[in-house]
Amino acid sequence: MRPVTIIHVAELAKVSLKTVSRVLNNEPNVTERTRDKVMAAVDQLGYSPSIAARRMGGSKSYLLTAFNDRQLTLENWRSARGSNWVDQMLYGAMLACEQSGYHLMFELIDLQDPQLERRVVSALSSLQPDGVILTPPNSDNPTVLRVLEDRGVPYVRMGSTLKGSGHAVFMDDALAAQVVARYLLDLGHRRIGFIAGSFRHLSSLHRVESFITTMAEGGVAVPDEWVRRGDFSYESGAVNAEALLDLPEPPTAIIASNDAMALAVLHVAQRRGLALPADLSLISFDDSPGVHFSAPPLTAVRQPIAEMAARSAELLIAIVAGAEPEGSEHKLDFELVVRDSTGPAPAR
Amino acid sequence: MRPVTIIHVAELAKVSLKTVSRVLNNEPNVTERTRDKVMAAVDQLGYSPSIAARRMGGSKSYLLTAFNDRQLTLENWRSARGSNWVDQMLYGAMLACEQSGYHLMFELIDLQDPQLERRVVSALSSLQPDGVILTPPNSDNPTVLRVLEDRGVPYVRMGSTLKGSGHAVFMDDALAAQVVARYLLDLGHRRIGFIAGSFRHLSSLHRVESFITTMAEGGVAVPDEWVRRGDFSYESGAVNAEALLDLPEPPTAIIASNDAMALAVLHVAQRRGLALPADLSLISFDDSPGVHFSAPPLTAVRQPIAEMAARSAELLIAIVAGAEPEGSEHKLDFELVVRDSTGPAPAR
DNA sequence: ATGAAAGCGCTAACAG
DNA sequence: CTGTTAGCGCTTTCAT
Repeated sequence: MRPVTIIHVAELAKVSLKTVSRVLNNEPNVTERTRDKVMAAVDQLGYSPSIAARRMGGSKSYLLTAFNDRQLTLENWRSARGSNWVDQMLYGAMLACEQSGYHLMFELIDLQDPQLERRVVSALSSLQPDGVILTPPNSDNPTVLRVLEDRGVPYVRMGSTLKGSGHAVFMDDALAAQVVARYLLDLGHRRIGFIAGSFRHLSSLHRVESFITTMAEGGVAVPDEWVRRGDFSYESGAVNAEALLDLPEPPTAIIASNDAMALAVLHVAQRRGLALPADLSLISFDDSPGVHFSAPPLTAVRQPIAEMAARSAELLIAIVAGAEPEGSEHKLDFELVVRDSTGPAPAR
Repeated sequence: MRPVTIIHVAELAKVSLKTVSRVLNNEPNVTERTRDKVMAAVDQLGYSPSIAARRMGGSKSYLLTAFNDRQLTLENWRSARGSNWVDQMLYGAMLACEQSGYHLMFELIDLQDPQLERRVVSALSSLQPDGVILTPPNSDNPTVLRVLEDRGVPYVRMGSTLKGSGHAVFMDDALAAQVVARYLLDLGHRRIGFIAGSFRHLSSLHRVESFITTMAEGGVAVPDEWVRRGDFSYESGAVNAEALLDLPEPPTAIIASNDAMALAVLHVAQRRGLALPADLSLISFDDSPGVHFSAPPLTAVRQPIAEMAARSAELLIAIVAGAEPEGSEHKLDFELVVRDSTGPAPAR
C-alpha cells in the first residue's frame, strides 16, 4: 500500500503542498477556511508526515535522544533486579515527547570507551536529534558535553547539580542527605554508616558532604571509617556492609546510596542475625521495587525521575521551538518514604 | 559545527559519492584498496550516515518499532512496582539492533482507542520502521495485524502462540502451566486455584487449558470455582485471592498469571494469617523484582523476555536484508525458578 | 494569503 | 569496477 504523502493531501484539499505544510506546522498566513479544508483532507487520508522527510527538508528531526550509562543500565537489566530508572525516565520523557509529536530515542553510552567521542558523534549524526537528555554520570562528562556544545545540540543534564552549561534538572541531593541524617538523629542514632555511590556521580559527593555536615550540626563528628565508597553494585554494598558491621563499635543505622547496595546491607545484616529495625536501621537512596518489596520494606528517598525526565523533554522541545526558558537550574522535590526498616536506635 | 556528509567522505577519499555508499552498505564491486581508502576517510572524519537521509533515498529506515500495550505499560510505570517487561524487552531488542546499526523505537498502543487504526497508521507512517515487534496483547490484535499486512511491514508477534501471519516468537505457555501444575501435584497438592490473566492475552487461555488438562491427568477434576479470571492488576489479584480462600474447601496452592496478582495473593494470605508455604503454596507466572524480593520470595516461571525480544529483532533485520528465515514459529525455553513460596501440601 | 522552485543526504537505476 | 542522474517527502527560500 503506497504511503500517503503531503502531495496527496494537497491534491485532495485543492491547495498547494506548501499550504499543507503551513497548516501542519501551525504557521501564520492561512485562513481559517483553508486550514479546515486541509485538516479535513489530513483526517480523511489518515496522513502523518514522515519524520525522515521533515528532518531532510527542515531543521527539525522531532527526535530527542536520552544518553544513559551503558554499564549501569546493562548491569541492571542483566541482574533483572529492577532498578526502576529506565522505566521512570521513559515514563516521563516519552509521554512528554508524545504531546508535541516528538519521539524519544534511547542510547547507551559507555564512558569508559576509548572511542567515546567518536561514539557520541555517531549517535548524534546518525539520528540528528533536536536535543539530548543526559542522565548521570553522562550529565557531567566533559567529553560528552564538549561534543554537544561543538555541534550546538541543546541538552539537559539530569541529576546534575554542577553549575555549568545547558540546563540542569535535578533533585536536591544535599537536602535529601540532610533530611535522612536528621531523621536518623531524631530517632536517637549516633553511629551512622554511609555507603556512598561511585564518585563519578557528583551527587554521591554532595550526599556525603551534606551527611557529614548534618551529623556535625547534630553534635556527631563522623570518623572516616563510617563513610564507605561503593560503586552502586550489590557486591560493593555487601563488602562495605561487612566492613561497617565489623567495626568495634558498629553503626546502628546505615544509609546506602542506591537500592542494590541497600539490599546488600539488608542481606548481610540478616545473615549476621541482626533484626531491622530493632538492631539496625537502613535507608536507601533509591525507591525501586526491590526496596519496596523486601522484608522489611525499606525506608527510602524517592527520586522524582519521571518528573525530571518530563521536565527535561519539555525544556528541550521548548528550546527547539525558539523559547528561552528562564533559569538554567530546575530543582524538583524528592520524598522520604518511611517504611519499616528504620526505628529508634537500640538502647546500648 | 557543520555535520559531515557522504560528500565530504567522497572528496577526502577521492572517489565518487556512490562508491562511498557502496562501501558503507557492503555492496559488491569495490576493490579492497578502494574500500580501505574510503574507510580511512570515514574514520578520519568520524562520519556516520544520516538515518533520515538513508530512509529518504533508499528503502530502509534502520528503525524497528516495538508496539507495547499502553494501558499495561503505563500502569506498571505509574505504580513503580516494576514489572520487568519493558526493561527486558529493551535489553534484548536494543542490543540486537545495535549490532546491525539499527535503532529501536518504543511506541505505546492503546487497543481500546476508538481511533486505533488511525493511530497505528500514524505510528507507521511517521517513523516508517523496517519492522515491528508486537508484544501481547498487540500480538493478536486483528486491527493491528491488518494494518501491518496492508502496508507490507514485516512484524514479529512476541508471546503469541496463535498460528498465523508473520513470525511468532514465544515461550511454551501450555508447557509452563503443565510443569507448574505437575510440580504442585508432586508436592501433594490436590486443591489448586488458578488466577488467570485477561483473556485478551491468548496465552492466558492456553495456560488455563493446560492447567486443567494436567490436573485431570493427575486425577483431579478442576471445578469452575478454582479458576478465576483476573486482569493482571493487583486489585484483581486481591479480589480473586479472597474468593478462592473463601471457598468452603480453600485451595492449598494458588497459581497466579503474573507478578502483580501473585503479590496480591501473598498479601491477602498473610492478612488472613496464612503462612507460606506451610498453609499455602504460591507460584507466579512472572519473575519480576517484586516477586523475587517479597517475603517469602516466590517460586515463579521466568519468561525469556529479553531472548524473545532479541530473536524478534534479529528476525526482522534478517527479513529486511532479504533473508527468509525458516519456520515462522520460534519457541524459546522458560524456566521454573523454585523459591520459598512452595512446599508440600499441608496435612489435612 | 498562497504558490513555485530549490535542496536536504542519501540510494536506486542506469550508464560507462 | 566505478561514476552520473534522478528522485525520496518534506521545509525553506523567494515570488506573487
